[in-house]
Amino acid sequence: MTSKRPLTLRDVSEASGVSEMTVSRVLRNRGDVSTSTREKVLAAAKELGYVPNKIAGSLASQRVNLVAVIIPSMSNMVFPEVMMGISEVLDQTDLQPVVGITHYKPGKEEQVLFEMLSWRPSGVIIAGLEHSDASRAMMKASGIPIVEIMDVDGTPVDSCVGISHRRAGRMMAEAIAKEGYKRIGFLGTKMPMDHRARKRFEGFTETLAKHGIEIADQEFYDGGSALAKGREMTEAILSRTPDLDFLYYSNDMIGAGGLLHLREKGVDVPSDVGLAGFNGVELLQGLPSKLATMDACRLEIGRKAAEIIAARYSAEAPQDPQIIELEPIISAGDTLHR
Amino acid sequence: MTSKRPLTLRDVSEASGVSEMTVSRVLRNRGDVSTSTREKVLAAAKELGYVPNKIAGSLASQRVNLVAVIIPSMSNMVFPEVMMGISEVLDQTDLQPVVGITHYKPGKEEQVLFEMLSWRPSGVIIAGLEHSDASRAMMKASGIPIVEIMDVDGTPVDSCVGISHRRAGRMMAEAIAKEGYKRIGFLGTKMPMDHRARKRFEGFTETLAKHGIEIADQEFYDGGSALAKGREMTEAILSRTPDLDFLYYSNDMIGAGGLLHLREKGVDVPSDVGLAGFNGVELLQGLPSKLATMDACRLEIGRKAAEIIAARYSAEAPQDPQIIELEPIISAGDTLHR
DNA sequence: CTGAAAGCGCTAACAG
DNA sequence: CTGTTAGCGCTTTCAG
Repeated sequence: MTSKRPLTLRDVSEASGVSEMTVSRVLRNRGDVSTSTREKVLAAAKELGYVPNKIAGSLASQRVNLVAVIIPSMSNMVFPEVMMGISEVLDQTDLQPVVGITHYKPGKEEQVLFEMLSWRPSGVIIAGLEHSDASRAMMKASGIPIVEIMDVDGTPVDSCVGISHRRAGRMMAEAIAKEGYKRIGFLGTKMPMDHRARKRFEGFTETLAKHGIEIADQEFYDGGSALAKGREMTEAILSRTPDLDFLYYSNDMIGAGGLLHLREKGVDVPSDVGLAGFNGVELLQGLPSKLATMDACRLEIGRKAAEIIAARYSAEAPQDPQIIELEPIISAGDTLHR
Repeated sequence: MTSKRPLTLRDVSEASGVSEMTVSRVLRNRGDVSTSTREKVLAAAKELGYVPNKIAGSLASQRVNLVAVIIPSMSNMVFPEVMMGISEVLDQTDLQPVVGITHYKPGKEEQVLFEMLSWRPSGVIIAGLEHSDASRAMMKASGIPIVEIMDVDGTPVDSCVGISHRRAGRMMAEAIAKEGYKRIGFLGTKMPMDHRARKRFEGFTETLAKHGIEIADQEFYDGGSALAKGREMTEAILSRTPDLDFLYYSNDMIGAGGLLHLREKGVDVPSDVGLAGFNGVELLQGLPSKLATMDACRLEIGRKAAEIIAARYSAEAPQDPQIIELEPIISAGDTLHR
C-alpha cells in the first residue's frame, strides 16, 4: 500500500488511456473536456489515489497559490485573530496562507521573509512597518503585492492596513484626562521591538502633556504569565507610587491581572484608581468586571489585507497600492468612567 | 527597483562570470568551491538581491524542507503551545513547519491534507487518531513520515505521540473519588468531533462507576468566550442539580469561569464544591485561586513529534514507526483537596 | 575544483 | 474537444 515512488500524471494518463495533458485539464477544471473522458480520468485518479504535485505545477505555470503571512508571535491572542480574518477571506479563493513567526526579531524576520519569498508566493502580509533595510529591499524587489498590517504610522513598502497606534494612545489619554485623572502610571512590556506599543505610548504622553499631565511612574515586564505579571507589576508600581489614580496597561492581559489584584485589595475601581488596557480581547469576557480597552480591529485588518492580495491575484493589470486606516474604538468597560 | 521578472541563477551566473552550476553549489554550500569564486558569487548574489527559487530547486532535487502540521484550531491555547514545541526542534534543522487548520471538521481535514501533500512535504504532524478513510489512505500512500499527535488511544497510521485521554479521565476520577466527592457534574463542549474530550469522559465515567458513582448531571456549550460560558454553565448546572459537590470541566477556561462564578457566589471551594479542568494552561496563572487541572504535555508532544520527523529526514534508511505515550500529571491547585 | 547535459512533473501554447 | 512540443529554474550526474 505504501508505494515508494509517488504517482505522477503519467500514471493517471496510462490508467485512464487519456493523454497527460487532458488529465491535467480535468484535474484542474480547465478548458473543455467531454464528460465521458472527464469521468474516466476522475475515476482513475481516485482509484490510484493520485495527489498532484504542486511543485511541478507551480514551476510550469509560474503561479503559486500561497500567501506568506509574517507575524511576530502567536502566543498572545492578537495575531490568531488577525489570522482568522485572513483565512475567512482566503477560504473563498484558492489562496492558502503560510505563516512565519519572527518573535519580534528583525533578524528572524529577514530570515523568514527570505525563506518565504523563495517559494514565490502570490503575496505577503507582514506585521508592522518597521523592517530591516534588507527586508524592505527584498519585498520591493519581489514584485508581488505586499501588505503591511496592524499599523499605519509610517511609510509602507506597498499597501498597508491598520490603525494609528499613536492616535490610539492619544484617544485613550484624552478619555482619561476628561475623567479628571491626574496621577497616571504606565505598565507595559520590556520590548524595544514592539513599535506599536511604543507609538501608543508616545501618543499617550503627548496628549497628556497637552493637559499638563506627565506620566508619574512606569513599570515593565517580560516573559511569564501575563495575568500574574499584571498583578505583580500593579502591586509594585502602587507601592512605589501610592498616589497613582490611573493605570494604563499596554495589553489587556496584564490589565486584567491588575484589575483582579486591585479588587482583592479592596481598592475602589474606578473611583480610586482607573484602569485601561489595549486590544479588546474577547478571552477576558467573564472576569468579575470589565476592563476598559480599545479594539484594535484585528479581525478587520486580517480581512482587508487578504482582500487586497486576493484582488491582485485575480486582477489582470497590476493594481495601485492602498493605505487603509481603521478606526479603533474605546470600550469604557467598568474601569474608566468614575 | 521593482523588477518585473524575478532573478534566476543565470542572472547571478552572468553577473559573476561563474557557471550556473557552480553558483548553485556556492549558494547551497554544497561541494568544494574555491574561496575566490565563492566570494565572487556571493557578492553578485547579494548585489542583485537574488532570492533562490525553491519551487524549481525542490522539483529538481526531489526534496522539500516543509513539514505539514495539521491541527483543529488555533484559538484555544492548546495548539499554539504544541506549535512552540515543534518550532523549537525544527529551528535547529532546515525544516519549516506549515500549518493547516481543520476546525474539527473531517471534511476540511481531508481537504487540508490533500493540499498539503500536494506540496510533497517531508513529513506530516497531524492532531488526533481519528481521520476519514480517504485521509488515512492519503497518508499511507504518501510514503512520508506521519506523526499523529495528542492522543495514543487508537491505531496510528505510522508514528504517534501523545497521552492517553482515557487514562487521564480515569486518573482524575480516581483523585476525585479519593477525596470523597459523590455528586459529580460534567461540563464540556458540544463537539462530537472532539474525540479526546470524549475519551476523557469515557475514562472518567468508567472509573467513577468502579467507585459506585454515576455522573449526576451534564452541561454543554459551544461558541462564545469560554470564561463567560463557564460561568453560565456552572450557574445552570447547579441551579438544576444543587447538590452537586464536584464539577469536572473539559477545559481550563470554562473551569476558570466556573471558579470565578462560585467564588463570587460565596460557595466554598473546594469544601462545598470541588472543581477540575483539563490542559494546564499557563494563561490562567494569576487568577484568585488555582484550578485543579491536568497537564496535557503539549510542549513535549510538539517536540517529540518534530524529532521523529527530523530524524527521518536526515536518516538514510527508513526508520521504524514509534509510539510515544507521555504521562499527564495532575496538578491539584486549590480546588481538589478539601 | 568546475562545467555540460539531462531531466524533475507539470502546464502554456499551439496544432489538429 | 484532444494531443504534441517546449520549456519553468534548478540540481543530479557525469565528465573534465
